[in-house]
Amino acid sequence: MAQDRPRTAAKGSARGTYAVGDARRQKILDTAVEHFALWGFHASSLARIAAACGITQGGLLHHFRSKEDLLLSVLAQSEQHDVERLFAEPPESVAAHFATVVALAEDNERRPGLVRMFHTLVGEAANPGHPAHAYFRQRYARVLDHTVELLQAGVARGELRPGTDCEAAGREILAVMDGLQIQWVLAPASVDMPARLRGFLDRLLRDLSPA
Amino acid sequence: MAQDRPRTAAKGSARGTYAVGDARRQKILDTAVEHFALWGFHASSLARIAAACGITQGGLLHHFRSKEDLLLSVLAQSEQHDVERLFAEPPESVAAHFATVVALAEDNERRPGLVRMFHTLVGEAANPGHPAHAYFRQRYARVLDHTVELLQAGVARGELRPGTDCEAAGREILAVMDGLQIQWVLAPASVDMPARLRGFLDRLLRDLSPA
DNA sequence: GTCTATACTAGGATAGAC
DNA sequence: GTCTATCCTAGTATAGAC
Repeated sequence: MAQDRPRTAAKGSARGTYAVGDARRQKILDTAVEHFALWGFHASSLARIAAACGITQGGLLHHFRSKEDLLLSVLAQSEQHDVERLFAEPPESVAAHFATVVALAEDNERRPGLVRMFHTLVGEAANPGHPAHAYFRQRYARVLDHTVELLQAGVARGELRPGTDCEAAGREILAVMDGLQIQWVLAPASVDMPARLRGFLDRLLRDLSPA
Repeated sequence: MAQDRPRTAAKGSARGTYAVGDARRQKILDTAVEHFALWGFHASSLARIAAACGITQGGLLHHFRSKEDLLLSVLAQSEQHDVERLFAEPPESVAAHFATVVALAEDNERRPGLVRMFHTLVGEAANPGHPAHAYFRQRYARVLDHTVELLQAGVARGELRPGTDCEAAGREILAVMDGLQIQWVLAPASVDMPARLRGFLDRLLRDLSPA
């Protein structure tokens, strides 16, 4: 579990209920992203993460009571970036939502660390005993549900053909996003994620549109 | 590198250049697949793999000179299953090739261990320092090349629309396969991989067919 | 071919000083 | 809040006996 400080309380204002002294805490989180991205959870080492922050392992464990706590804190923070963007505003149309998805892929190209981290962790987390297993199961279920709901709303509005299999389409969309990320992580220069995604989504929308 | 024994020589015949005594070696390989599937490479332990085979770590290292050797041997063996099937016969048509891809997904549903292993390892192997990094880069490049060639042949035969972006289509197909596997590994009961894949490929073929 | 024993390295977590 | 010191566990690989 993440440390229980009144952090989220001071959302909007620059001066909140907590002092700015947690720059160190944030630095640890950022460094952890880099390390988890490169080595995953198991092969990452608290001592190395700490050293990269200029402190010792003992110092790090003052901020996060265990390695697992650090991992879950990292995931909780990173979630906001992705999910808040997709979940925030109910889009006006399916096309608008697809545009958001492409924009997210463009974002991702600019932060390879996060993409690599999720790619690496989702591999490890396939094991039910992995500390992030539950997180990833929930994350996938939630993103899928949300996508399916948006597609169903599109059907209701007449943008999509009646009888569209929204779950199938939603799973396809998630699959293409993830699959392209794999290819991109293995060979970044050779994959244009946003372009491929846009191509796929445009075709999908055309295919699902009423005749 | 894999151990250098004259193994591939005795391909067709039941009695080859080597005795059948390597049942132990095969058992180690099979056990390693299970372990790599659950824990990946780093978190797997030679001692536990050995114990699951009824021998000690020292005994295991008689067959494979290092943990890395074991991993690469496992990958080399598993490759045959997947790739020989896809690469063997040049298909008569794009539709025939797509049917083979769906059949491969059906196979995969029956051997969750291999799917989980590849899923887990491809995550870890994102790190250039990982012993399987080169293997996965090559594997992806080769499968993509092969797919693109088949699609181009389809264009040449007039099955697909002239001007088709075969690389884009090939990457989409790989992405959907991989992405569905992620969803399946996280929640096997809720994903029908072959059905989703067939749906996608049917639509793709329809979209790419000449008007 | 398999065993036991051991050398070596490394990681997570705790305790207590400053 | 950070450090040093320490405990404990675990893993790879080697050497040599049987």
